[in-house]
Amino acid sequence: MTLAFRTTSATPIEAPALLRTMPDDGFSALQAIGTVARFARNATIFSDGDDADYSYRLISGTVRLCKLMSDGRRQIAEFVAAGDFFGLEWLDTHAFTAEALTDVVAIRYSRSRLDRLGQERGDVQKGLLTLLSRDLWAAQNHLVMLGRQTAKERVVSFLLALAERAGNSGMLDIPMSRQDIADYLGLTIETVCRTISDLKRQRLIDVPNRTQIALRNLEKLRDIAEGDL
Amino acid sequence: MTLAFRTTSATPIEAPALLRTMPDDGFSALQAIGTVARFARNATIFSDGDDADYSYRLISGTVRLCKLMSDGRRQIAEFVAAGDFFGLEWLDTHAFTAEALTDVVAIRYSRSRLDRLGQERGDVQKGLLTLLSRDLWAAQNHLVMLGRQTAKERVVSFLLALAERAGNSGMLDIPMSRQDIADYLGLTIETVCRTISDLKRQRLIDVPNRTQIALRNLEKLRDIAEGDL
DNA sequence: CGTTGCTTTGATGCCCGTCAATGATTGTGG
DNA sequence: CCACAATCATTGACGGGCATCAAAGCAACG
Repeated sequence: MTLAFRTTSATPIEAPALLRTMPDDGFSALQAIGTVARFARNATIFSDGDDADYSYRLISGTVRLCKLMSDGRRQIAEFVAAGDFFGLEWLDTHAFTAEALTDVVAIRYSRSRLDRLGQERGDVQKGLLTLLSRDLWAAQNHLVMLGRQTAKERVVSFLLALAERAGNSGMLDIPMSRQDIADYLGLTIETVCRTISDLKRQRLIDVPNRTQIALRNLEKLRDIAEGDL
Repeated sequence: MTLAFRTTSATPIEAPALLRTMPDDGFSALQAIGTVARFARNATIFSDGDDADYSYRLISGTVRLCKLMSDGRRQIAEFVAAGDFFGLEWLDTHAFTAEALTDVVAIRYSRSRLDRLGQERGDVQKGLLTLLSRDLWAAQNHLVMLGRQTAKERVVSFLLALAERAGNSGMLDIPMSRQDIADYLGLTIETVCRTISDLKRQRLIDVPNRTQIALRNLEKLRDIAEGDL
């Protein structure tokens, strides 16, 4: 009983929200080996270079995965939402730092038990391959954004991706700070602020407060993200 | 056209490529299901969005993995060297386009046979997880480069990474064009050229011709890559 | 209410992109 | 083998987009 995935996304830039969960068959097998872990806002869940002893699935809250340069420059690779797995790793050490953006509840899986389960159950291991494939797919879109998009395109793409995750509701919750957004987009906080203010001035979005943004003109915003100014 | 692939210890794959190969147990099992495929310089091996029916392991030559935006902007995600796998995919479609940078010989594995083998042999599937983990690890370092490094840091990091792959020999072979390098680094061709010329002027590298660069001062170059100007 | 941390806006400058021209190398046909 | 074209690489001039530096606004907290 293998559950089929539907990938009918026409646009290569956005992730279908459904794709972020584990295939159902593999997932149920995982329940047996996970334990609950809680982290306070701003806690470090694991650090870049740590032994990759545990992987996680996020139940509630938001997590950021980031890398730091020696002089303090920071790049956020991904924001993890409820339902997502993170820290899945088949090398010896974690490739990035995971930090709780809010208070967080997650399920923790030990690497060794995950390995053993994988050896016993091909469907579980295949599910893990699918999860990694998705992460890689996301990272590659992120590369295009950082390498080839303008500041405005990046900010709009980011908002549209959040909307996609949230199920395209008009009002978006923004759990991360402006600095976090800047570090995800490879910009400065000032550029992020100014770009958001521009979009507000053009009536493309509303910003009632720091943690909420409403998209008022999806069509125009999609054009901007694609580069049609 | 499809010849059986057999490998003895006399594979034409160099030692430095070892780090990027499949763990040995899993690798030998793969030999049974691969067939040889050849591609001419500039040929497209598969395209972004194609059904992910095949994965590959590169035997000789170089391949670039890239994504195109609708208006022609291009981002290269990775350069594939001999020994590397590429196009490993557990979603329905390929996430990027693979193009032959030179004439290329590769082993092609059908997705369905790879899947079947994976279900039968846990060690093979685990090897595939390791390969994907490495790709993800590489992509995340690439994100830092594109998001947070200056042009000079990017070019130097790129040269050092090439040196690493080549086993730290003094003289590097540069199989890709300046435009390819620019598209990998998220820069323009002019910036790449100017940066290389600067390094030459500072006696940090020699550039006898377009396809070769010699690193003259690894220590200083490493400092530059880290941001210590 | 004052403090603290985050956000927003303004002024200025520089890195890198754009546009343009020249040089170098490779490939092709006479 | 040379002439010519085509492609790629390099260098220069210039401008813009984004970073940097600085200050003011705003919300949460004791």
